[in-house]
Amino acid sequence: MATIHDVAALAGVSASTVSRALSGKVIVSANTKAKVLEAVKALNYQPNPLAKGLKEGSTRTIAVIVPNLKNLLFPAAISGITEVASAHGYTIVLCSTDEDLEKEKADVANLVRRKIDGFVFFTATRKSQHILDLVALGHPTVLLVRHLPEAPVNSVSVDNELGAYKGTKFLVERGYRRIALICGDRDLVLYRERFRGYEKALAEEGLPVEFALVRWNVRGWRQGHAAMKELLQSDRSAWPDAVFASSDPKALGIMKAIKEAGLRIPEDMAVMGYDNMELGELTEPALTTVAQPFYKTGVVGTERLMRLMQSKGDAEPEQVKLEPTVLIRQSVGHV
Amino acid sequence: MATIHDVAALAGVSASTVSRALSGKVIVSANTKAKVLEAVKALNYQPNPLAKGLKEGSTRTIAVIVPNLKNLLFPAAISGITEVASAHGYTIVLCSTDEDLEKEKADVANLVRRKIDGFVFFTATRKSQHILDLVALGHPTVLLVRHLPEAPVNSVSVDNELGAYKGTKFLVERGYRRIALICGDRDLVLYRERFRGYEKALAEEGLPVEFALVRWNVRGWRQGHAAMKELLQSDRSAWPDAVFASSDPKALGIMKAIKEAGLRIPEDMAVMGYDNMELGELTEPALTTVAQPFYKTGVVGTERLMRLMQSKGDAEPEQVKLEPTVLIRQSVGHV
DNA sequence: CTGTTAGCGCTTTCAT
DNA sequence: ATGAAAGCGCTAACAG
Repeated sequence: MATIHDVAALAGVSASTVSRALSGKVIVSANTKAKVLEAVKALNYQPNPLAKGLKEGSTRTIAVIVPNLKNLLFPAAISGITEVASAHGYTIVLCSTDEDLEKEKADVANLVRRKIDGFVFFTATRKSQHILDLVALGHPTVLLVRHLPEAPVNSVSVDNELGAYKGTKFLVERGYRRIALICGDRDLVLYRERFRGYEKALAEEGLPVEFALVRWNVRGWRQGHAAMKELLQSDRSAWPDAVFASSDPKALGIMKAIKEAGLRIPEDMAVMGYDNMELGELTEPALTTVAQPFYKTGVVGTERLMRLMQSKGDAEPEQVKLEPTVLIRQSVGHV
Repeated sequence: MATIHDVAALAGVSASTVSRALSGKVIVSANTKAKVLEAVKALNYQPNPLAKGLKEGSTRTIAVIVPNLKNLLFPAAISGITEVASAHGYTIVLCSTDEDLEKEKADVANLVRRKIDGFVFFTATRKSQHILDLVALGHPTVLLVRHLPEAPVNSVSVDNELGAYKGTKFLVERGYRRIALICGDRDLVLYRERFRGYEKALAEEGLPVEFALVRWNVRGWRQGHAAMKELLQSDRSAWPDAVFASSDPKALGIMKAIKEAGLRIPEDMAVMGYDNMELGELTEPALTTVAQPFYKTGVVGTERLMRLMQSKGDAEPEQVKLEPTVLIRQSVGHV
């Protein structure tokens, strides 16, 4: 592997001249620049990023920290991140933490030592003190999807309150009155916000939030299935006429439970999902759901990060919210 | 951030002694070692990986190259990789290529410059000359899932021929005689091997391969759906009594088409999938499928890689095949 | 505009 | 057993 000295020797100049010719930040005579470029090509010279990183304390690399890779939202957003990062000449290192906070802290410490220039977290929770520390130390950071409303950290998320509001509103406008909410982890801001949107839409129509129709901490399709089965064990008069799931897998589990009870969707009970995963279109009936612009989240967040890394941390934190939309398919009808 | 010199100063020794005390490879007096360790703790010293990497030409990092993150097999295998890599003190950098060969080549070149110690590829195809080059240059490399049978490269894959053989055999034993195969990209060794397993199982029973019942280059649930619809347009007498899909999403699309045609599964037509994705259990009826040990693939492959990196490339390449199993659920009955 | 020098933080001879 | 010195490959003063 050729070094900068090999290039310098071949071009008949000093190493620093090569460095300058290549950086473009300093003026070099057109003549020598041409010679250098020629030598670079001849030797197929490629700068050693480790040496550069050691010298400069930066590596043109950003880290993306995700809780897992099972949820399709991450790949979607990661595509957006990759898109922007590549365009700016940045490399990405991806860390999947498996929802393990200690592992995440260790990973981040490791990344800092490796002079990673910027951080994108999908894992923010109220327990994420290490992220706040990172920000306080001046490391450019942006939060995606999950955000920390109180903290002075840049974030790009999809407006959860608005999404749940739109979804609930849609159900109400279609004539549904007893709308159940099968919701995720109450510890996550995201789900609390969705609850607020649900509440707000009901309130606008003068409908009460019936706590018997709200289920918290339901994860994945199995628990969705179980929660719905339980709901259907109550007296028929207490049943909802529509069920809003806070994620598509839950919605699928719910649909399964409804069908198993011998009920028709949407005639007997409507189902609305959240997330728009690919297979939602394949179910019988196809799932009406709240779609979120995850790719765009990745793009917008990474653009923000690029600006942060340039402006060396003076910019005011910004909390961007993108707008979700209701994707109308067949699992919601008209009353 | 404390450097080795800070530690040396505090411990009252030279930097080289600190280096030695920490490496463990050289004998240091118990006394000085204790002093060094104390200073390390006091300053919370952590070696700079860039400096270390620059000096040693290695970074205790392995790269994992995947074609995408949408297929759940990757997360499963990546968990296995992470498990083993962490246990050995290795960091992982994950590259998603989006199936773009040029991007992959560029990424790999970049990783080599960064002194990545080992490579795990999920992306091997007959066009992967860059992988062979990498191996020829002595970079420890292992191929996962997709392999190159002819090339002298370590690989761990799941036996595709055996999986398809087992699946087809199962259908035959249940009494099915006209078994369609909806298969993936013919360019991928993986699918050609599955075809061979299908062929072999049929041959053993003296059944012919009917080419009208075999479809190639079908990708994703939509194309599976379309392919099945087309198949059902033929004369009823030409219909299969069972359909073997080379992936679960395809199987779901196929089930949808069968149901849309007013047929019952498995009474009128059986469906067998391949991959065992999580949602397969949720379909109506639950999908019988060939399950592959992807987590184990990651574990075994990474253990192999660890050995390769230690033995500096002398070991003979090994092509390991893991065994898939038929997961019996409801989409296949008895004739 | 360009060469010389020093140094990023670490390991590894070579002495002692 | 330990210290001094050199060098991994690069960039950024500092001279000229």
